[in-house]
Amino acid sequence: MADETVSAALTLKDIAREAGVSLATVDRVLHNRPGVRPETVRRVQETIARNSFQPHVAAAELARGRARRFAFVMPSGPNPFMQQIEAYLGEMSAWLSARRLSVEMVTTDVFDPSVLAASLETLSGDYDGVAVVALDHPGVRAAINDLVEAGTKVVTLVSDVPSSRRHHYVGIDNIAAGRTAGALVGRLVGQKAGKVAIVAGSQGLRDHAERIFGFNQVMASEFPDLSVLPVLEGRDEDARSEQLLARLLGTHTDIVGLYNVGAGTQGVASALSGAGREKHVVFVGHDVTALTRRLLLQGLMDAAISQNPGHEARAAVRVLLALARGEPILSEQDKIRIDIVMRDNLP
Amino acid sequence: MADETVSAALTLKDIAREAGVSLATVDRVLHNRPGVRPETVRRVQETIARNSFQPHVAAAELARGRARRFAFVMPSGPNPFMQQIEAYLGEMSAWLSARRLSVEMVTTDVFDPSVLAASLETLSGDYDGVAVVALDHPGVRAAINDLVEAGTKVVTLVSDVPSSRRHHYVGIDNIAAGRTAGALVGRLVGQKAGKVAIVAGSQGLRDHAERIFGFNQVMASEFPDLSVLPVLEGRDEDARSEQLLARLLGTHTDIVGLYNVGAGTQGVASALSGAGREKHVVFVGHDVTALTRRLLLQGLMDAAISQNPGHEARAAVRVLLALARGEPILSEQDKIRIDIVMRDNLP
DNA sequence: CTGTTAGCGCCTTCAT
DNA sequence: ATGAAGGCGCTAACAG
Repeated sequence: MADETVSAALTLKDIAREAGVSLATVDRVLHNRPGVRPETVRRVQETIARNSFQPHVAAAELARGRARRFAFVMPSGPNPFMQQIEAYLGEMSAWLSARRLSVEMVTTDVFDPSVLAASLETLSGDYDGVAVVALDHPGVRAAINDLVEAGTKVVTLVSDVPSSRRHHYVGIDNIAAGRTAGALVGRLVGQKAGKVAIVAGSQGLRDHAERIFGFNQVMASEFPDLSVLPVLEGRDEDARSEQLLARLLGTHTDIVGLYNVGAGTQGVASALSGAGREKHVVFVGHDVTALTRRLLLQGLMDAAISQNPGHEARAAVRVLLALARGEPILSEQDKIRIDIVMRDNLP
Repeated sequence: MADETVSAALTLKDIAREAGVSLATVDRVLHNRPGVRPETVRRVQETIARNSFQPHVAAAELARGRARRFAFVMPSGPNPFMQQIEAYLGEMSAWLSARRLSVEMVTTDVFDPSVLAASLETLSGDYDGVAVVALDHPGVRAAINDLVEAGTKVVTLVSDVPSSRRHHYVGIDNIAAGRTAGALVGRLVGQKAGKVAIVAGSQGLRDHAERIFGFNQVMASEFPDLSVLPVLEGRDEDARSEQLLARLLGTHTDIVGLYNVGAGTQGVASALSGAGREKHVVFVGHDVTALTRRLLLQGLMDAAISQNPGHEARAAVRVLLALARGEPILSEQDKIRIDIVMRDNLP
């Protein structure tokens, strides 16, 4: 009961005393609230900086009282990736409620810009933060900006809208993912020359467009013996993807590589095996579902680039929380790694 | 000012009232503290469960008062991976102090079991949690168990000691990493038959041993045309690795693949180019340093499997904190992804 | 074995 | 423009 040399962390009160003001004033300065003389602001800020004072987040959280509400705006319809995000948010429920956070799922037609924009407008005022899987479109951009304007923290998820004023993007680097796919297709094809097919959902989807861009970059610069055919747009539907690819495989008998940018994997696989070309085409895709898993094990698919829905859900929540608290975003907090899955390292 | 239908989250007080006991008793039950009649325990637990009550972490944190102290026990000497972990902990310092957490670095000779064990024993009682890059050895195992016994939370980092009573392992799945390396070497070699060399630091290092195990699994089952040569142990030193590999390349002129399991990358690369075999050998390694980057760009190295020091540091801190608080570990909290880096997707 | 009580550090009215 | 005071939900003495 002597050794009090261990300096306990400073508190607001210490700063207040040292700056010769009251608790309330320090709090005002800390949060840039109005009603403090510039001179006082300076003095307090100086004291805070000099002591490198960090307010105790737990105390702040407790004192606020109110819970924080977040919304996840996701595509309606049966998308396994989105379902996993939702499932993971469920796993987090105890974690969330222990922090007095709530997250609600809002499903909408994210492929129709006006519907998506309308959904976003609906949310204004009701939530502290919104994570949205968005289409990059002027109407959506405007809706996002309105939310930001209203003080809601906005994070784009999976697919970015960089021209909007969203606070943050959580998801993989899609250009890097496309480049990775290109490198895999090129290297796994080996010395052979021939054509390469690309099946995407739509080039209007920014994530798809970016992946294709990266893929083409690598093809052009590293694999001159491979020529890339025009992109097929299968709208992420199996039937359409299969039909388009089947026709292409019929026309071009020298296709040696195939990049499936989005969903519709079943259709793509069917076209490939339907044409009997599965042994001669290197097939690289994206999602890792039970289907992909089977295709990899069968050797029909050669590699899949995957995101991790759990990581993305978690990162989105963390980033929204940090933004709501006014904390800086740590560089590693939201970096989503690109995973390559092959037959031999299936998780 | 009417709509009070929004059910505010329950508090200890609510549970106490509903169970007909006092705050203190609920708290005792919540933390399995002794001194409560079994019958009462049951009743309180039942009330907690029925309301799925979650104590507010922020309030708990605030009421505890004392800060938490963590230690990272890391290898001494210039290891870039470890330096990055340390750098990242520096980046987190504001985050840490806002939560009244402190983490201290303790460097020691992790390759000498008795020194490492002694270092660990030193820590007992001083820390709430310890993250350790450990050698899997009986003495170390005992030291870890003593720490656990003393109530310290222990997390193994990068390399596990599964037979100890450590609470958690944070790091990549090294067997999966080895399998991935095997799949890459096998696929990138293509149709050629030949031999494959492995250079490791030491098979006594558990992470290295596990990677080699995974690598051999895939080689044996998937690539019968490739035969794996006995493992070279370069002790993670450039000179020794170079010397051993140079001799091997001299003896076996039909080496078509090379797996570098640990460090010593410079030596391995030198041996390869010194023998003029760089164009004919598929070279897959692990760390991603500036050197690896250059080797990849030069095409001397074909792929590198990487961990992310920032992710690992962050995960270790989060897991230690969760353990110290008695929270469950979320499945995604500590899963470290394996990253594959090639020339075309260098970060 | 159980209850009472005084804070933890900050935020938020409400006065001045 | 600034200060005083109460309370957020929990923990930890201390009383009984």
